[in-house]
Amino acid sequence: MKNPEFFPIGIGALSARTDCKIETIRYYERQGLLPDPPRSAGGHRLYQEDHLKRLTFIRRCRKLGFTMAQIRQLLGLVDEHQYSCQDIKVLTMDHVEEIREKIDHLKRLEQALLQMAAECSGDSIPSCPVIDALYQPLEDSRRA
Amino acid sequence: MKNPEFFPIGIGALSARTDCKIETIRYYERQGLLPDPPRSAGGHRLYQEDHLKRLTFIRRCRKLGFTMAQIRQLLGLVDEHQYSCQDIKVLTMDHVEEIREKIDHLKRLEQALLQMAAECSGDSIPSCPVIDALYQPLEDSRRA
DNA sequence: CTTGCATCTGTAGTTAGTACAGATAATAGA
DNA sequence: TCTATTATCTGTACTAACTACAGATGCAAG
Repeated sequence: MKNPEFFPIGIGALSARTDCKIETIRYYERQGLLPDPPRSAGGHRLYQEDHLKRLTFIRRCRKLGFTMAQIRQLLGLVDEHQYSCQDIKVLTMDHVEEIREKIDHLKRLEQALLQMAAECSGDSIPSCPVIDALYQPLEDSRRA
Repeated sequence: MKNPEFFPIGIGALSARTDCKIETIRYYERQGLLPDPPRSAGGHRLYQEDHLKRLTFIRRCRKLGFTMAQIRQLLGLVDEHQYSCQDIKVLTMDHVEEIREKIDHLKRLEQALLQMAAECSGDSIPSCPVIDALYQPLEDSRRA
């Protein structure tokens, strides 16, 4: 058994602890989000606790919907030790604004689809107002 | 001048009438969503009104957030003249459900970010509770 | 020492397009 | 008719954020 499992750890163990596929870890390394770790004599990657923490940070940001470019920016601030609460708050609220725009967009799509479906009888006749609506030209799609 | 512009039309005219880039039209053709049109002696594509209608349909579906796979399915039903209002309604409401799930997900992200930002003083001190939160392990991110 | 799992590199696929390069086609003007 | 300017052609590579695979090694247990 290997319970608390001590450092350094291999890429498989890092993967298991971060809910991040092995290929994804190597991908982050190629993209420069994770530093190149030291290697064993045979070339296997050996990670320390710092790598675990950094990868945890990256995964958490991804789960919150930050793009890799945004994460790069956050990590850049952290790495330089030049960040202030103000900087981080700005980036965070920018991201909140993006999310709100996506929500608005999706709500409008939902309404358009519901309106079309509402005209649908649900019968088995070989015709459908939804299809007719979809064939209408694009220009005035929010005329109704 | 070319006002009502008669068929057949070239790919540029089709592009202008459908808000769809020329490359995208060729892409749809490669993907089998649009049939291969007849060609001029020199190999230029010549489109009829049917193509215009079909591309309009595709673009409208895309704007409503249908994936190309879903559009392929819709077009398949239409092409076979085998569709019923029932079929279309099911596909439409499936898509509505997907959209609702996306909205829910985004709302949860928004709340998580707002909670983190709320702890942020916005001062210029070189530290930030958001960063601290991002470094926390993943397991219980919705414990709060 | 051998078996078997872990890891290595490098490449290609995913979605829905966009962006070229370099070569022809079509058309309008002189 | 010749030429200059568009328009279009094919084919390839790029985007984001991974995922999947092939084929070759490393490493650890029995």
